[in-house]
Amino acid sequence: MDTTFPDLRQYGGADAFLEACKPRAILDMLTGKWSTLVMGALLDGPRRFNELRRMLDGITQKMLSQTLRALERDGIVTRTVYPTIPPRVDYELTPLGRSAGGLLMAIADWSNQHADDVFAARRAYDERAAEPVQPVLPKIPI
Amino acid sequence: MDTTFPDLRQYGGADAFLEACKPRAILDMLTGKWSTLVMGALLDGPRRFNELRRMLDGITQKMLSQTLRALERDGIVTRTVYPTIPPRVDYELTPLGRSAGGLLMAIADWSNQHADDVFAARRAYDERAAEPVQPVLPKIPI
DNA sequence: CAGGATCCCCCTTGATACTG
DNA sequence: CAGTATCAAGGGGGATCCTG
Repeated sequence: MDTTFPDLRQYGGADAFLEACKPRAILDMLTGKWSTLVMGALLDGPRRFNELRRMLDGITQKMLSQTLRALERDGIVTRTVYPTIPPRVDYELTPLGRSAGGLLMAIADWSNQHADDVFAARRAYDERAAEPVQPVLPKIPI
Repeated sequence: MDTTFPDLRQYGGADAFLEACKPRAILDMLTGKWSTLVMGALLDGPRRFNELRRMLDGITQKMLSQTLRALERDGIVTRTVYPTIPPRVDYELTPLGRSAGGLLMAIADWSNQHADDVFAARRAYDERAAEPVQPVLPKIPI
């Protein structure tokens, strides 16, 4: 095995990402279609509900409030209600949320470095799949 | 805004994770229920199909072959067919795949450091939700 | 303004059976 | 051994309507 890359086995290999384990839960937390976008929208500071809705063009109220509730539950954002009329609610990243932003940064970093490779591999694979079927090799008896 | 954490805005904030953008595609690639497990199972070297199936207890043939095909398409694993009888197929991580393993490592790292905070926040939130409803504050006219 | 409640659809996952 | 094909189920996500 080449040693160009760090030995990941210290993290437990496949076991490190079993459904019941923590990295899986974290991955699921970041995985929602909108979670990353909401966190990204909060990087500059607190935002109000409809402010977020405008920033995340295309999100529905349901998904926005659902995503915000999940992030609040996970300690990623705080929800501050001002008992004014009309009501005002601010959402803001917690320190933990900003730390999670660092994780997103790592993903974006990796993506900047390797996404093109992935897409190139994808194109190559799809082209190969479009080619005519290769003739069957003569069977070699054991 | 505190500067304890790196400024993520250089990555484009929410825009950096829009559906059409690359980090989103990479996240989706890692996100599949079995992708991380398969990659983890391949860290030690090449594996055969049924070998992986045994390692990933609970995975169905369908999901395993589906996951492997997706990873092959993305250039994460290679598929090597030996035209013997019975047939033998080896799957192995590519350099790109091992690099992606580094990304998983970053996630596992963050998880080791912060997952407990997330779970604690989650418990606290759920307990608050179980409490009796707070009395409604008297409305303060504008 | 900030959501809650509903209905619905599609896509992923799973179970089962069959094949080269 | 290494898959593919088919069918059934469940949940995430979206559209819409309603409320304090």
